[in-house]
Amino acid sequence: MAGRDYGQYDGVTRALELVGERWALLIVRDLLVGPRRYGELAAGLPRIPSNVLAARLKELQEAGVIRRAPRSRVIVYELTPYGRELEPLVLGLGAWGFKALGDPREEQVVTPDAMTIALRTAFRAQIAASLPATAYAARLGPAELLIRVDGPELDVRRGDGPVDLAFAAGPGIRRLISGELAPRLAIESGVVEVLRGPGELLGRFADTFHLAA
Amino acid sequence: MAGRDYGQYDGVTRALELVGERWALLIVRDLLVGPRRYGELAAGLPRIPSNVLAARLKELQEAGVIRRAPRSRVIVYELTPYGRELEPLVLGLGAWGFKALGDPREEQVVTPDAMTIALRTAFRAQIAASLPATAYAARLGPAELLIRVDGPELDVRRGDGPVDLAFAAGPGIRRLISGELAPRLAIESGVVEVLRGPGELLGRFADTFHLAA
DNA sequence: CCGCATCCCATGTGATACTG
DNA sequence: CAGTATCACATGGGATGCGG
Repeated sequence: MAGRDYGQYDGVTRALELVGERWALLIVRDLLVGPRRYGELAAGLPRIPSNVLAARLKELQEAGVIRRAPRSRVIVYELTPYGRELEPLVLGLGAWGFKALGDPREEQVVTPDAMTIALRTAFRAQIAASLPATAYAARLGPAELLIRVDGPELDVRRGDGPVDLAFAAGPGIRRLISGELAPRLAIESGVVEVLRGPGELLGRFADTFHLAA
Repeated sequence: MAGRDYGQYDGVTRALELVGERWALLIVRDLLVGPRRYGELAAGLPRIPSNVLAARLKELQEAGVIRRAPRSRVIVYELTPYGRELEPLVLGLGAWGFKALGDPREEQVVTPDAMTIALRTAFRAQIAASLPATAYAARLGPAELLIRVDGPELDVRRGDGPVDLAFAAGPGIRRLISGELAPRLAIESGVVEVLRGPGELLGRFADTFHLAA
């Protein structure tokens, strides 16, 4: 059984019993990006103790949120359909928490999966639909992401490749996403460093990915 | 400071730092119904230890989610605008958890605030808009609720009063809301007991409040 | 009496070490 | 690589105390 119960009978309480334990929703967040092996999850959650990761994986399985799947000799964890229904909730949490994001503390880490979800959170499909298909390569701290926008579709994966615009940015990119910092200024101030391609495309990026602060 | 941090820099993590601690979202849930005094919160969360309630209230304040407000000699806690932005998330959690709600265990309690939020979760405004304004009095376990639906507007408050339909129900009402149990059968089987008014109105109720299972 | 604070103990968490 | 085992410690749970 998952987390200790609250002694109440209602949907919110039930949900918290299933995914309200510490670390649980961060595991779900990473699995929303794709199936992951135990070690990959551990790498994406650097500060989770291995025993807690093992416990959560067990609980989430019993809750019907994730499942162990054998994939050609290795085990991966993946969301069940019921677990995947958490996507709008996780994205909503991300949008809500984004507004309270200050500057990163020294100890804080940026992981590829977290950034992928952040991009999905900020993605404005209806805006993107009216823009030309564009591919970006973004180096966000230690995360290298290949971002392809095609109409209202978004595809984010790890790695680099041939793209229309490649750029690197630190945490200051938050202010670009929130609209506090104009694309031009982001480049001029060095918050965003254009590696390849025309810098003007950063404007399109900022139009495509936006979250109010 | 709120809960211990996870060492990551992203919106989901930030959100969980602010409202991810045990009991925190249940406090938010109850405050979504209206401002509450300390004792009212404690009554609505029967199993929360007083020290934990006090700690959470302090943390949620520092997180900017709630605020203490003096109301004519007494202190009430209420959501800040930022805290109120959690409403869709809490309702979403409720809808998600509803699907995993089995039958209540012996120890589990039903509180008025939790039921109020459950009704908001299940409310279908667009359906209600096409139905005549209706008032219901529902006795759900120990919770007595006065439910007024007027077009796309829903108002739920405690107490009884003059209504079109008054009924009492046990936890079996879950199956009415999920559509597993037809209104007629609910009455015939005794799951719902009509106290006043025409039983046919229970059909309208079931149309207005619905959550897929 | 309401709004907490204190105390004590059970349990969950965190860091590290260890094993199949 | 994929977990288990161990142990110190922080937090949660329950009862009780107490000042305004």
